[in-house]
Amino acid sequence: MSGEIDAKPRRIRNISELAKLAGVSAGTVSRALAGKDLVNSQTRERIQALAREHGFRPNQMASRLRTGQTGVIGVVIPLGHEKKQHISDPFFMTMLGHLADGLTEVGYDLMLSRVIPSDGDDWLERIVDSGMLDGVVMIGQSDQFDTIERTAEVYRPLVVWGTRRSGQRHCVVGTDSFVGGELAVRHLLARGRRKLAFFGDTKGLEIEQRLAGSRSAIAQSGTGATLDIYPTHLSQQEMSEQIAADLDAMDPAIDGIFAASDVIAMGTLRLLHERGRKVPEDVAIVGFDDLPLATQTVPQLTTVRQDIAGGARTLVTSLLKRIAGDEVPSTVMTPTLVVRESA
Amino acid sequence: MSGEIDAKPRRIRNISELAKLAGVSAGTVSRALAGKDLVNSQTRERIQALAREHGFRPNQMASRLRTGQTGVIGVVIPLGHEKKQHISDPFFMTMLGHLADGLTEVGYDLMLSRVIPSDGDDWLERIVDSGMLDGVVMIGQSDQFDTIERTAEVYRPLVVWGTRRSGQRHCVVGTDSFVGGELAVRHLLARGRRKLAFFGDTKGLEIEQRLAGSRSAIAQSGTGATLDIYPTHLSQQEMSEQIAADLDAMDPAIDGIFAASDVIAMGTLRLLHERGRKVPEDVAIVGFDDLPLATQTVPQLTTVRQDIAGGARTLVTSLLKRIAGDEVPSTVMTPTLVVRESA
DNA sequence: GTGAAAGCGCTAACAG
DNA sequence: CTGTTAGCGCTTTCAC
Repeated sequence: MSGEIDAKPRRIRNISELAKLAGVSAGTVSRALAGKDLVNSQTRERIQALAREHGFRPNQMASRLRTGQTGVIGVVIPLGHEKKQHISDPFFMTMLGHLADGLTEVGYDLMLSRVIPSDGDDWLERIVDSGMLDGVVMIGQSDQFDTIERTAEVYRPLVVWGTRRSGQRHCVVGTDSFVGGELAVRHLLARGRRKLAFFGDTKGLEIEQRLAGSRSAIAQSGTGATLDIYPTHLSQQEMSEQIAADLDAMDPAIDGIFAASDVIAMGTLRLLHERGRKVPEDVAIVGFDDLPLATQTVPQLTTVRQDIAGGARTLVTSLLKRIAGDEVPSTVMTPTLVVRESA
Repeated sequence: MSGEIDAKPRRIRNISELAKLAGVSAGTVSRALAGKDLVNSQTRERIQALAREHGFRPNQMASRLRTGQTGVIGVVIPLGHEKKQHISDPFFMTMLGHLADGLTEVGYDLMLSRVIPSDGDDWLERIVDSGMLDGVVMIGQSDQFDTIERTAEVYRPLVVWGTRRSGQRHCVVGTDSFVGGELAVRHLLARGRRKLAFFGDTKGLEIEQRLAGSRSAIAQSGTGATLDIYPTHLSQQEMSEQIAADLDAMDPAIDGIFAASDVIAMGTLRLLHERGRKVPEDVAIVGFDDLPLATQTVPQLTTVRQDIAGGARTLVTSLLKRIAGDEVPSTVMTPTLVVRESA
């Protein structure tokens, strides 16, 4: 194995100490360790062996300062309009997981920033100007559209998961939330539901569009169906309490709920069950996202699917292109309806 | 807000450009921007204003190289014995969220590494020697006990979430899995269950101890209860398929299941429901972790609670102490049983 | 209170 | 193929 743990003189601290030991110059060591072929393969291997033996690895900080490449991508999760929302929100995490897969695959490290923008309006500038990052991907726009727009003006390697507004400058990849909303409500209507409710925090850009799509679907249907709006909180705890209260207060004739996320849908499912109301018989529920947990609920969730893995891949490739200096358009993906058991 | 976007000459690239602009030396700018009081408050404010106006921020990479402090903590998730396990595993994510809270609060950034140790046995050394980190916290030991032990020998600022073995060197904080296993099985026995099953991947150190605790509880009880072992996979997809197959194949007389994690329990709950078996009437289920989702299932999960938030806090404070050079003992937390509906 | 100068550890011309 | 040199951008003595 890594063996021979003897009374080594002392740890090698840098490239020139190793150079001295090897009887060569620092430059040569640098080249050898980088695996460059401009160096005699004999000495290269000798130096590499020496480095391994002494457990020496070049200081990345120095290397990165020198080359101007950090090898690090910042991943920022803006907890804009709701401070208590936890970073462990399943959607964020699923997206983060896929981003980590994609980014590490191409050799980048991830630097995580959990941002509460209320700390000031220069939070994004601070991140991109830190000199620590080759690029930034934001998971969600929260209510920070203007800040993002302003930063994107001067900082190219930035991509954002979220919704595209006409005329916007920053590069987003996301799902067409309006269409998603239509899909959900049309399905509810097709199931014969006419007294609908919308559960979601409309302060978020995407959620607002899901609601707009819902309204449009109702208008187009000519069914005269109604839609009541119930804003939810984003933190698990508050969300549950809010939904419970809403469920108790709302019109008992409500027979269809469009939850703006699977997490909301899941909580609603359970709270309905507690109240003895059957899903989908008494009230049908459609979620949004199609997170892995959508298949683990009882009943399984009917939901509007966003291709999160695909979105993450697109975020990564778009970012890489922008780092390389290319211009990249935004990507709007079309959601699909996944019909399971809840509606 | 940040206003006056005029034809600014060109962006300020570094501290000396700003110095020239301000008619002072680089040193003074550095001191001013760092808010040091060794500098005339007049000039300090003048320089700060100038920096703000030009949107200049000192390069962190350089600063950190110079000071030898990176301000970054590495968070590593070892996906040791099961490659397909996704970083979005709810336990990891919950822990990560709490770590992010605690670390950002004291001014550290997080660098995320998702590691598949099979890539070589020096993955931890590579991370630790990168020169990019002030410290490292690992979420879980996976099957990498020896590697961790070896690294901890020479690298002090390392703390690990996991299980403590007698005589180990590295600093862990975790829950007593053996006791947790006892708790779970005792509860099942107290509910009159005698034909038990254990669902979990015993290759992980912690899971192995949960199983050992289970066996011990049965032996102590003198009930003559039985315990069948069903190894599960760690990836959501494979786990579901595996559990489904196990459920179909297993002794129909099984009346109690101890799932080694809430995620496993949740999947089992649904699969049981699909097969028309009632929980807890036909078969009782106890989970492990007490993740937020444990309260969102139908029925709600009875589970062995780990204090994840408290654990994260302890990980952070232990790490900070070790960074400061202090010696810190491991922490073993005692799990508690949370009785809800599933058992 | 401020400037000058040295240097953190590494890499990349440029010679030879 | 290898050594020398000159920084990357910042911080920090040490003088003044």
